[in-house]
Amino acid sequence: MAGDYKSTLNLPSTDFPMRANLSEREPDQIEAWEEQEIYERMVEKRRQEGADRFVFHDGPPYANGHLHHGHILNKSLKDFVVKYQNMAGKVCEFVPGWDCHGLPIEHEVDDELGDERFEMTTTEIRQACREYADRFVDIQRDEIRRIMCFSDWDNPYRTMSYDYEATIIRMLGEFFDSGLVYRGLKPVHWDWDSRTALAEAEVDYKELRTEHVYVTFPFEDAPSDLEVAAGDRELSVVIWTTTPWTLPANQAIALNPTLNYQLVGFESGGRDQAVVVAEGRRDAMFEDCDIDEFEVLAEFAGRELVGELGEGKGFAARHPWLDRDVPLLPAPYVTLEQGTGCVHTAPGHGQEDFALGQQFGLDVLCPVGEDGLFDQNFVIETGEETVELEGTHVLSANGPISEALDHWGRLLNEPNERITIDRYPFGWRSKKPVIFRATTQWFVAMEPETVGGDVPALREGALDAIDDVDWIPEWGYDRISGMVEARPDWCISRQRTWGTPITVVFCEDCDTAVVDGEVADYVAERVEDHGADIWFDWELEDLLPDGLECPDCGGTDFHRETDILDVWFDSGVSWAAVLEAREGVGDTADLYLEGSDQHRGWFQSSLMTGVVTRGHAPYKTCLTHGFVTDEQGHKYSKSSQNFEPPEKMLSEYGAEVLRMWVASVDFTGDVALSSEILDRTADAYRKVRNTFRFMLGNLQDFDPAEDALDYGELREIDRWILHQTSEVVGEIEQAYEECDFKTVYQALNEFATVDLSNIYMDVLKDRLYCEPTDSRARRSGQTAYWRVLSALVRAAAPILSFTAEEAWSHLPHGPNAEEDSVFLSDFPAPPTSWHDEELDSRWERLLSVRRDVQKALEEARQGEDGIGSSQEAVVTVRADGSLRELLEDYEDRLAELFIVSEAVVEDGEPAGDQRLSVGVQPSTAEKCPRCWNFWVTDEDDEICSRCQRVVEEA
RNA sequence: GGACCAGUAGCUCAGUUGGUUAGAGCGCACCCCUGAUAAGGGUGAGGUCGCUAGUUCGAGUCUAGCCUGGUCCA
Repeated sequence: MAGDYKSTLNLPSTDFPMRANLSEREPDQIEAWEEQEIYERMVEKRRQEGADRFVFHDGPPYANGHLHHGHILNKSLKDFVVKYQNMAGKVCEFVPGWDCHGLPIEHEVDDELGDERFEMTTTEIRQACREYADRFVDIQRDEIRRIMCFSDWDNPYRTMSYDYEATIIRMLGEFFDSGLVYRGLKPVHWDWDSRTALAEAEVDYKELRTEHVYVTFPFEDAPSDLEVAAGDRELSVVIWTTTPWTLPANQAIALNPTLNYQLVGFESGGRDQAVVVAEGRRDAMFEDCDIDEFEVLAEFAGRELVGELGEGKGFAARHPWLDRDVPLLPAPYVTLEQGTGCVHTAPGHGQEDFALGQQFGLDVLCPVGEDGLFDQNFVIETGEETVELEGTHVLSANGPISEALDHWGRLLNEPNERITIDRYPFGWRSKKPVIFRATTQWFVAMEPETVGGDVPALREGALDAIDDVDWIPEWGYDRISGMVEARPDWCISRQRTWGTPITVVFCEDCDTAVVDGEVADYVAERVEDHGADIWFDWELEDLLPDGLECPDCGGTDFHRETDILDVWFDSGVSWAAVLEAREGVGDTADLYLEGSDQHRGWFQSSLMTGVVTRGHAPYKTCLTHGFVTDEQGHKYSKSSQNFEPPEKMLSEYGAEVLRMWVASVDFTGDVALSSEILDRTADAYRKVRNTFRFMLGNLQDFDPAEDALDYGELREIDRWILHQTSEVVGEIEQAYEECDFKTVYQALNEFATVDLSNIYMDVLKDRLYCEPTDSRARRSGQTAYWRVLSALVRAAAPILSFTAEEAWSHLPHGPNAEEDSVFLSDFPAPPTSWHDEELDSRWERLLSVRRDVQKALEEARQGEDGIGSSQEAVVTVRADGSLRELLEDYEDRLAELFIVSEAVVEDGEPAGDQRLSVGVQPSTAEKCPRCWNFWVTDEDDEICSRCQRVVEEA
């Protein structure tokens, strides 16, 4: 029976398992890589070759919490780059980093410590933070290793390590010397109960019921046509506020130049009034103030009072009770959502107010102490009584102020009237309503005018530096330019514990701040050995250079600044701490690769530090990716549980499939992740894996040294697949160069599926199985398999690291290529001889005929005396012109290509007006039990003559 | 509310300077094979190109507005 002949065939056989069992086997592979130091050897190999560097710098994730989907995306992309660049012949080291200082860790530690923290010193709390960060660096490091990233895992950079802290302080010193650092006031969320500044993350928004007032500010200087329109009425601008206590700090009134305003006349408090109000808020205001009758006296655009944006001040009003002129200023943020379209502006008590104030040089007045009590006296005399505000809590001052305004006839609504505010900030620990209060902070000036003297123009310099960077995708340029153009001065100080100290001291005698790079360097030298804690621990004399004198009064007694640096400064100097100080590779990376949120974050802080200290950006290219969303494009949310956790995905699919997913998507926008998506990715993975496996199975008896044929000896279809391989490898290489990994994925997938599985490997089965083991026909096919697989495995390795390494270990290697890891091999470079355009165009036509034949075979399968296997069929083709010539040239190879028992090119015209017609008949011959072709024509023969020959020769 | 980005088959992606019936792979359906077998081959069905206007002889592609989602601000 047929079974007898199976043993005479060369059927594929390999230990390379069909099922990858990724989640179980990946950890072993990771361990093997690390034991054999493959990453280190990969880089070292290139270094010894004297290869060019590709300087790639890791942006530090925050050392808090576990691996999430965004890390998988970011770190996988980076790993593709590291592996590709090294395989492609560059020295590309990768030092992983972590951002370790900062509020989130301080909060976590506060929670862990509980009340204990009140008995601890600054240094003890900092030590607890340090331990916490250390713990999470280890946790995240292990979790990132699990996704098979190559990296200098034993020597990561951490922004809290002593040498890093020293670099931060040295860089701060360079900032000091640049002259751009200054001390100024800035309103922050202030918790008067705990007497501390709060970060945005430390406030909760809740409802608050509070007084609100409509207040008229009489004109000091009004346009004459308004005066005419007002006639005898009292002419004023009306503002609305829910924080009457901020009125003593009022410095301006903001109007939107593009909105329409009106002068309306009415009677209130027994007086004839003419007030300016936005047309779109007029009716709402009169309703609030219970005024039924009014007349419109004039209409005009806001710009009539305030000019255009970017121009100078407009007309002026008077403060309702203080001796102060209040300019009218243009502001784009004024809307018709609430209020009067004329916005009370107190730079000491609001962030927009502050920004506007900076723009127009207003005083930042803040008459409020850290306990929330007025610390300046504003006497409110109403004739009947005198209220002194000094010592009054600001939140208790609302009532008296509104009553006084009413008494003076400056209030349009009822005194003490209250409304509910939906979102008012409360301290998350104190649960008390917080206030905005101007506090002293350290800034970096974006404009030289802010600090005066001979200092660089930071904003201009940064914008120039942005021009020199390659932004991918291109809109990154617009995004960061827009942000840098509009950003306020960089506030680098925080009133916190866990961070790098701002190494400034103040003169005890005259309170002058010593902002000096030499002092910073002196401190940094000691921090290098002892850590930044010494700023809080050591005696000041041990921290300062001998003989330090106050530059102003010559005093020698100082006290130290206790503010710490914004953590963006920490990570913003990573290029100096890692590239420059540690690796000695200069101050500019070839590539930064981070999420698009970093246009405001790390890209920008690094840009600032680079521009201030080196005059250029610390990167040549900035590549951004989007965020991970669910299938509907929604972001991850804890409450809706729209994601499987990473560890579950890892155990279900394996890191390899997740990496393949990362490679498959267009990461320049947001990327969707779901179980269907991963199922499809796993399908694609299996296809590639089985393609590798099938080729390996057919190479089991192939020794390249003995059996490989020269290119010129190869069969034509074998040369065709080499041509295809050189094309696809070229496409893939180009795609890697551009970090266009989805093209790598698509090309790899389609090549494995179509060119290899559907066509080449199917056609080659007969030759590899049935021809003599050592025949040139068979060795030709094996040579092609070997070449193709070797190239493909290496081209896939940066992404499919596990599978490529596994396949590499099963692949027979030539005498000169005994690398023990695919990552020590070179990225494939197909010889130019493989490229044969002419051959390809012939075969493209033949393959198109093959598709028509397959359609005809399918019809025959559905027909009455239907065939099953294509080998049961005999195919006849008719064609015209050049196609006919081609088919005649290849007639003896058409059966092989179509995988049928016989193919004949018939004389005559094709049916109808087609270029080609195909006929299919069942073969009249018998099936050969060895090769399954219907080739047995002699009743006496058991097997076909080809197989007889093969079996006899064996 | 502002700046920037995205939206093409169930999924992941192509779609050149506007130009015939919008492509690929996967998945799906049906069929074949059982010598790649928790594999392999073949055929086929799937699309109001987010929506609405407009420019044009002609729009997935250009313009405006809107919707949905995202990032960063406010």
